Amino acid sequence: MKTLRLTSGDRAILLHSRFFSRLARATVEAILADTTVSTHEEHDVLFREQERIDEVFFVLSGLVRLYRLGKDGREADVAVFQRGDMFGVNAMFLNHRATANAQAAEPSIVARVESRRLSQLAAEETDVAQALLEVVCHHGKMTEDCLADDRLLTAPQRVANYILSHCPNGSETFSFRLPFQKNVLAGKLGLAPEALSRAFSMLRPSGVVVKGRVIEIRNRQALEEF
Amino acid sequence: MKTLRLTSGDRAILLHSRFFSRLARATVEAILADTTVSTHEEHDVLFREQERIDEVFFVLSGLVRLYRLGKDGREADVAVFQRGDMFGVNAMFLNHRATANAQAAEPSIVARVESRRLSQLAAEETDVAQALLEVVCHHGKMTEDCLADDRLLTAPQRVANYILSHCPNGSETFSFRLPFQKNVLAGKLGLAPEALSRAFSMLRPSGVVVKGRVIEIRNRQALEEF
DNA sequence: GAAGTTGTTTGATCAAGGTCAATTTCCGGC
DNA sequence: GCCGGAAATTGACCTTGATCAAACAACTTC
Repeated sequence: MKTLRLTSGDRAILLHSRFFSRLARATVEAILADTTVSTHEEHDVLFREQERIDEVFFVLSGLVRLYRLGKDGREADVAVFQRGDMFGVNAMFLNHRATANAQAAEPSIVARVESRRLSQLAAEETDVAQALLEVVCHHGKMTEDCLADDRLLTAPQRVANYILSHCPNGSETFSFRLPFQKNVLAGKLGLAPEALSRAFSMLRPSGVVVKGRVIEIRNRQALEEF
Repeated sequence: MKTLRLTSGDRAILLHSRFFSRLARATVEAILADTTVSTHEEHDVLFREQERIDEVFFVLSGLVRLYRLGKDGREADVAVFQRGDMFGVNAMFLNHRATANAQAAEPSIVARVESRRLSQLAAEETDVAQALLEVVCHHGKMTEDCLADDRLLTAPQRVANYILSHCPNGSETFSFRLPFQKNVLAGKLGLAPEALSRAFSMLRPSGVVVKGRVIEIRNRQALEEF
């Protein structure tokens, strides 16, 4: 892990993020005043479950996954964060304890902000507290969506939903490129990689064609009815 | 649904809740100034997924479950709230849209606070915003715990964990009474009621004895090793 | 272009849990 | 204590997805 400073490109990414986008420029500058940047190889662990963490994190590039470990060594992803996403913020309000392990799923660059600084600013400005609440509620909704999908849907249905969530409205046919490896998508959807492959195969008759990372949909309605 | 005012007993329940317990008395009074109370029969729906809600809710007695509906009519619980618990608060920060359906799982009494009032107070006092953040992060952790448990553990393991979380530290044998019907616990653990029954049966050799709602544990260590 | 490595797909098998039905147990009212 | 209704348990069967293995495809390095 190397420690650097923010570039102007990094700043632009952060300014467009969910957390920063609604904050006044002066507030943003105050938060980012001592931000550090770290680079991580794939598989690097940023923090572990139950560990004390005193920073909040933003993905500047790459991919970070949060996962829990079972007693048998198995891992279950509970969230995946891409460029611009904030993570680790809930620890500020949970006795500074991480609720999961964080690992770079690809080579990644991560910005870190001291949570003490963020707390002080949140105590001084309600906009900061409000922005934190929005991020934390958004994360909560994502987790709740996963839980409900796991409990209500089959693997092909979950994959169909994922595909449809990436489809522009009104398009009957479309294609998009997965922003990460298929085994990362499998983890995100709570599936083994083999099960994800099988799910894509089951969707083939409904017009889904897989070409490496590119997913092509030829019949949106068939997918919606899956 | 009948609409009433808070009793002093209701106030006591609220004052001990996670949200109110850290707030100054004057702040609490300001929040509770126009609180209403509603009573609900079992199966009453308080709000539906995607519905606009302009209140936050507290359980004064009974039980409220949040659930999502599948296309086939099946339901998946995503949270269960007991006396003192706050719920529906995340909607304040998610465009006032409920993320799940809320239903009384038993005859219940629920306090309602206008979320506009709460927003104003949160904007004026950082303690209120901080208390909201703690509640929302706690809810998020509960959901993440469920997701991880579903993905990592078998049904008997989930039941064993639930039992152990209700066991006083240091007790080798103990018993407790479930605060709700077994079918509610099944929903909470993401199981069909039959699967819960089977899980209890599988735990019998590990010293778990079920007598109606009373669960008796005869060998804590066996349970921990399950 | 070849070789090696990693990621993905497919096959076979098995375990876990859902579903439906029948039976038993528990609980509340009288 | 009895009775009726609801909840819970148990049995049988089926579906889904995990696991392990083998084969194939894609990507990177030389």
